[in-house]
Amino acid sequence: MAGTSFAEKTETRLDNAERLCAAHGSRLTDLRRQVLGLVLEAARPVGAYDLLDGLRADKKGAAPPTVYRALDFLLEEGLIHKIERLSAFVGCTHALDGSHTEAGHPHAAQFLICTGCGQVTELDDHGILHALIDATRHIGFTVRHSTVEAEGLCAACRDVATA
Amino acid sequence: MAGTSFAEKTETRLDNAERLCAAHGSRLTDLRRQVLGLVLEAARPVGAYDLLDGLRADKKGAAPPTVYRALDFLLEEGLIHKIERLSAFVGCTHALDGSHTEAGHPHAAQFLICTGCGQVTELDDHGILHALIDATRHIGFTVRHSTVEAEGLCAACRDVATA
DNA sequence: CAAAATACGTTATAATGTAACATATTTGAA
DNA sequence: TTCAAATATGTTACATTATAACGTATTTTG
Repeated sequence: MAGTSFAEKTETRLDNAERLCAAHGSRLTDLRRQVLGLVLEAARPVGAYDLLDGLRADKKGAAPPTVYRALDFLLEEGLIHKIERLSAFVGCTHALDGSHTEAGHPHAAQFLICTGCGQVTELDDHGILHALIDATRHIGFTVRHSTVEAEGLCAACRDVATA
Repeated sequence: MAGTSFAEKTETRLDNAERLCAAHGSRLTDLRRQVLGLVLEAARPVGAYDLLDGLRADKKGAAPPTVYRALDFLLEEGLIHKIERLSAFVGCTHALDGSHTEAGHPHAAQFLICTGCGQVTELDDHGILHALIDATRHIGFTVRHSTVEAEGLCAACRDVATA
């Protein structure tokens, strides 16, 4: 058990993640737990190579595939999301913080990227998903997965800009 | 005037693009026209390096910045879109085919990516955009630009899969 | 325990994108 | 028209993101 130790809040979420994995019959190994921890501790979306640097505090020679494999696993389990516009990763608040005992399987997910402070907020708005499904249904397209990312200003940064 | 020559339909769209640029006070140079032509002739989203290969038919030593600069221009003018999930580019049907005499400025744009055939369909559905704006308004987030990409199966590919 | 499956280590390289500076072309004002 | 400024392109080098391929270790299961 190597393991950077994380803040208590993070450990709680990691324990949640571990339960979700167990429920799926998959394993949140030490390595995966550590990568997830690094994602969760970041205030903002983190790139794979930043995570790699973080890992190397523990495991000196770590190489890209180590991180990417862990990320692939976490994505599959729905424990993190990838922000495509940033090539970066965030924890899934829905799966990790919610009182959702059910699996972290694909859910409506939208991301609000503040260009002021860099913070990303996750929404789980069904209205958006339904609007998308409605719009696609009549042309016969079946949505399997959707990416919705909005760039703009969060309330705090907008106020600063207007001041 | 070097110039791969393109199909007639493409030339028509390129002429449309040229008019739109003129209306903006910007210039669709030969190079930019050629890159846009290559995007339009592709049946599917094209990567920057595929475009580079296309360019090299004409201009042997062409280098990445040449393509990326042209792409940046075309994106700014709203003549093409980037599909983030694919790191690839498509022509903007709204700007190039529509009878829209107005500028190719940011508009509602959603992309349906068929994982069967690779084709991408552009929607311009206001319902989706409004759902997004509604969902963000009450938390004080101001949307400046949005990326909506759905993966799934188009009607044709779904029928094949079900057969 | 042994075989199979799963996870991880390691090396090398592919694919995507940009910084920085030089040259050429176009525009616009004197 | 001519030259200065702005814009566009050429060129070299490199940064960033991601994966292929193969070997080893660990875990699971019969």
